[in-house]
Amino acid sequence: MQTPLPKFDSVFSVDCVIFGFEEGVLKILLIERNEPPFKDCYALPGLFVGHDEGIDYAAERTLYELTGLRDIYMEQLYTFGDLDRHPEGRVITVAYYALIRLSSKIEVRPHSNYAKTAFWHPVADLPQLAFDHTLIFQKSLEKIRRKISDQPIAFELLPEKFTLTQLQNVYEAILNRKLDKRNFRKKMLNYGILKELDEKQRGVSYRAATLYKFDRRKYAKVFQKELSFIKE
Amino acid sequence: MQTPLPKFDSVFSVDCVIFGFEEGVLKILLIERNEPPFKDCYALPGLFVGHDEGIDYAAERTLYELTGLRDIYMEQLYTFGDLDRHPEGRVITVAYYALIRLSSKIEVRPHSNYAKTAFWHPVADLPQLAFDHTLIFQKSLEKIRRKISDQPIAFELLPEKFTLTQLQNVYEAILNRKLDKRNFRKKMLNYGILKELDEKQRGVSYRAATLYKFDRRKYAKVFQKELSFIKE
DNA sequence: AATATAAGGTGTAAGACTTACACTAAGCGA
DNA sequence: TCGCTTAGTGTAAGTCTTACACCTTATATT
Repeated sequence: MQTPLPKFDSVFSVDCVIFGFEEGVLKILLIERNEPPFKDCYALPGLFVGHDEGIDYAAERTLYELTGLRDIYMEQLYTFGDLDRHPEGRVITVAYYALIRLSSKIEVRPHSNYAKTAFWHPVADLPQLAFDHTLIFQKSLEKIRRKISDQPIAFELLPEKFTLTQLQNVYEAILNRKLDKRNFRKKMLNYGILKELDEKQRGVSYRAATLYKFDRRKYAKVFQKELSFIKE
Repeated sequence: MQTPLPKFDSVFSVDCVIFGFEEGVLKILLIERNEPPFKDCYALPGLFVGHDEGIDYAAERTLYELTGLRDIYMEQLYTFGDLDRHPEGRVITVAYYALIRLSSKIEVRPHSNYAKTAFWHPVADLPQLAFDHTLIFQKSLEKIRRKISDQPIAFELLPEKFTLTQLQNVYEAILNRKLDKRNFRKKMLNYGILKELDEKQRGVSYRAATLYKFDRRKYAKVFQKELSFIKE
């Protein structure tokens, strides 16, 4: 490598695919741009990475400025660095995905003025997105589809206490297909990572379902086994 | 985002974990640095990304300059962007991993003079590496361990024609454990992605094994099924 | 030619997991 | 109490995984 290092005048950004789940529907958070290029278009929320800022931190900041939330499940997805991905210059972006528990308490509003509005939109019929954001979204959906099959990320989208049907709905929304109820329940309970609570759903006008919690301790054991590559 | 864009004075790099397989041993390509920081230390091969260069291209260039090889299996691994990962400034690096068929014809030699030497080193007892390269290596090994379990990347490390035992050796080297011969062969043949050749191994002083080829066409079908998330 | 050596190549039984499938139970509201 | 809506449950068939040991074949050696 050369010495000394060229000056760092970052044109890196982070972009976040922020998933939420509400009334059986999987959604992501979009913003409406207030600045060229792609002014007035929809886009994934994103920020430039500050000179003195780690990239993970920049992703967390993106999320925080829109939702006020911290300590959210978030993972790096992929880095997009094609020459032509930004019409005005060279911008390399590191994409992240996050899963959050939606609740009416979360109010989304753009904190900086590069975005006019921020809103949840179902993944099923996304509008056209600015830049290569449609590609980024697709890659993130593929990622969580794969991931949900062997890691319990579905819990991140649900409240702390949830019913098995709600959990199944998350799986169905992410995988985009119906699952068999009996098989689903059998399998989930078999994993041994759910704790059945002495508590029922409330406020429903039909038989109330039992509530469950995700048991991180038990999960750690199961996951440990996964990691040891026991399968041939 | 701000307009106009700040000037792009890249301090991005790519770093490559280049895997090869030789005599039953999994190896990666290391270089010995010829420049500070970490002069004389071992490191993963890497380059700065040019202003007018896509990041995938930069990774291919890294590989080409060391080995003279192109069109090699290569995937992006992860992007490392901690503030303190480079002692002399802010350098964000996009890591790639590659799998290559080693053969005596491949002669590795550093093409630029940031590296003194380049050489294959078994992954089992790597020396200390510069920067966060040990971390990058670990992550790449984890990645191919996971990947080998459901995608036939093992073939990329073998010559076009190979025996089942050689294939098993690749799996064993990557997973770092012994596999059962009968079960392994049964499973591989069951996938239906191998083509048995009318040809035997030559030049061995014992019973010659049947040679096989990887059948990309058949694989495409099997893999298609995987992607459709049929599993519950 | 006989023998030793080294890897190639094969089958089966037990257990675990996956899949497909349909009815009764409980709680609420009218 | 009746009707509606969702909760909750079992089984049999098929597939996949695992554990395990011996004969076969080619070459090299005497």
